[in-house]
Amino acid sequence: MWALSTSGGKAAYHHGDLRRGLLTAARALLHQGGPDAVTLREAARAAGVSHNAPYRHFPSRDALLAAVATDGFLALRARLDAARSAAAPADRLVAIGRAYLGFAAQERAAFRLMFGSALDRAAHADLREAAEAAFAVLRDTVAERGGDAASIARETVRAWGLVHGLATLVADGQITPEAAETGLA
Amino acid sequence: MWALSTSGGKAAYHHGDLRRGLLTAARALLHQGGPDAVTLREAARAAGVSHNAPYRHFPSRDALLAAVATDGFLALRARLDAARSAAAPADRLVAIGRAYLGFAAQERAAFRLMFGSALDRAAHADLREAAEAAFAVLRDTVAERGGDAASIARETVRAWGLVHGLATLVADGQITPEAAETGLA
DNA sequence: GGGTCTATGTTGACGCCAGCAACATAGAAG
DNA sequence: CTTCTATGTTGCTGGCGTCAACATAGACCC
Repeated sequence: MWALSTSGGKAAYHHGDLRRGLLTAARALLHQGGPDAVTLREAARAAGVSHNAPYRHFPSRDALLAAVATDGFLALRARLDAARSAAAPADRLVAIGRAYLGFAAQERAAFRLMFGSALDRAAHADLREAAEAAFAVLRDTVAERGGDAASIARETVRAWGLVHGLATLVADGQITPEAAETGLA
Repeated sequence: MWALSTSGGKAAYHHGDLRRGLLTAARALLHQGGPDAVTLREAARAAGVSHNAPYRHFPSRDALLAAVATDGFLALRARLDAARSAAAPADRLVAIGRAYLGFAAQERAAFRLMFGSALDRAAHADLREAAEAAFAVLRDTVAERGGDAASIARETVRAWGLVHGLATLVADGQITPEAAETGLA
């Protein structure tokens, strides 16, 4: 489990930190029953507050889901960065791919939320930024391998497409993580 | 638009062919507002029947969505087959990839339903079969290029991962169809 | 310390949805 | 002409997201 987003410093009014509690509950619900199971009322129940308390922290159910997805992208970016730093330059791309696949396999529900259609990415700036930051790790790694701009763009699309496709297939349970790894190199 | 599934031959009782009408309405709703907008009641309204009439043709909302997705896989398979037949053996894999991307770009909402998490594929045998039939086109095309079993498996995963990843990114609006095509070859 | 103000949480309502049950009817089957 | 079945309708229950009105805890100012 990951929990990276700040609570905004607005802690301990009545509940303690309801925002964080709701996020934790939402992650648990997502994990168990997918995006449809993430319900403001259920999250409120899990946090021990009334069915309308969540609106003091999230303007809508969509915003709660977006916050969970944003946390997911922050966690993904951290993983990719760590994998990149730990590998020798020549192995970095494969290391990032492995980390991406690992995230998809271990955080299936979150991965599907992050990249699925349950969310309108255009409506949540934070989410867009977090996603872009994660993608930047991949793009920069491809770029540092050199080449002209066109070939960099092409290789970025290829690498992203391949790793994202394999990760999606893993997250959807259509191939095993092991099968996906054989497709990486 | 596609509409491949049979109406089961049970036409023209009261409404004419409510099953087909509901499927058409569901596709339209899916196209406009995504999976969440596909509602049994709204589809019933569009077909001009009462809110419970759909239950005579689909046991649940999920079953309606699954039927739409199944039609989508039938249409996808038809496209892949057509592309494969029209191309010289050496070009077949790329032709299939292009057809796959074309489907994702033109039927974004259907594509996201088919591969997204809104549906439990395990619960709908028809859907699983239709999906498998579409996948078989790709697998067979890779296999006919030759090689030992291990390399065929590897190349199938790679080709599937790449084309599916690119198609997903296109369907989600994260890259343009043109950018995806450059990543194919 | 006492008054006021704001952030936070509660209660209650509305309209929408999925799904169940009971009823109605059109046309087939005999 | 009767009967039976497939199809469609009406009415209900419980859950959901969201709005509006109200309550209160603690911060902030005097």
